Amino acid sequence: MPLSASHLKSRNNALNDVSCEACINEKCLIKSSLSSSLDSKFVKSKNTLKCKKGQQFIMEGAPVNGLFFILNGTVKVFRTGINGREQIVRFAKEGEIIGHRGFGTEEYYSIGAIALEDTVLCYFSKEELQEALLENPQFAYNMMLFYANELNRSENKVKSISQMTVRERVIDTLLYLHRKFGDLNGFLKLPLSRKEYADYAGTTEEQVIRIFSALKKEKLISAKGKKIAVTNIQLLKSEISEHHYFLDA
DNA sequence: GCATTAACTGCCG
DNA sequence: CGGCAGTTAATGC
Repeated sequence: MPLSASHLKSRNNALNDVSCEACINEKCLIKSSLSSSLDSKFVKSKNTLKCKKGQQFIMEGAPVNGLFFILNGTVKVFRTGINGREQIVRFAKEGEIIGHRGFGTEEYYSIGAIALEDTVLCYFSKEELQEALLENPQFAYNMMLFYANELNRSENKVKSISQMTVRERVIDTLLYLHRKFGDLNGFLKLPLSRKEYADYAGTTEEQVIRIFSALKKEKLISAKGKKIAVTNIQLLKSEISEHHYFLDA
């Protein structure tokens, strides 16, 4: 049966840009910083693009032309290490900014980004963004706060990788995901493979599996495939907070 | 049904 | 703790 009707279904690509005025995402930096001037030419110049699950929209080494804001969906940001191993830098959800480190001086992305589920991105070019930042101090200030937070998080990450044991890093990862994405009837909302846990915690898939098994035996978590449930958050927290009070945000 | 992928386990360096 | 091999379970064509 050649040329089935299913080919016609791909029409919703044309569903065009969601305007900032109509956008329901109140956590967006643009939306909250530019509420007075949402009709500016800057806001009108944005492009909306849809990414399917698993699609990579930033390639390591590609030239930086602009900056992405997540309208909805989740994304992983990673960097490829020496022997091809992936280091996940962070997970990002709606309202967050992707590719900001390359903004300004950097010419090429040092990170890659892949959608973990179907995701809608708002894209602004560097030039438009620069103009908007110079014109709107509130926007510039909010961006600065964002950068400061990112730096803080990044410094904590260095500490965790260099000083915590693998078990502590895996637990830290579980708590981070729980804090950031929450749970749905007991299970973490964001489903990840064991490898992705490993790439974030800075270890290997096998170690994550071993630690998960141990945690299951200790009744601290339970797992059904990719669905992970943290059954005893307090105990997990106390295990890492013994020596690491102010971790991660 | 069969083939591919992911989750696990054991062993060794 | 990381890497490899081998088994089992889940998923897709």
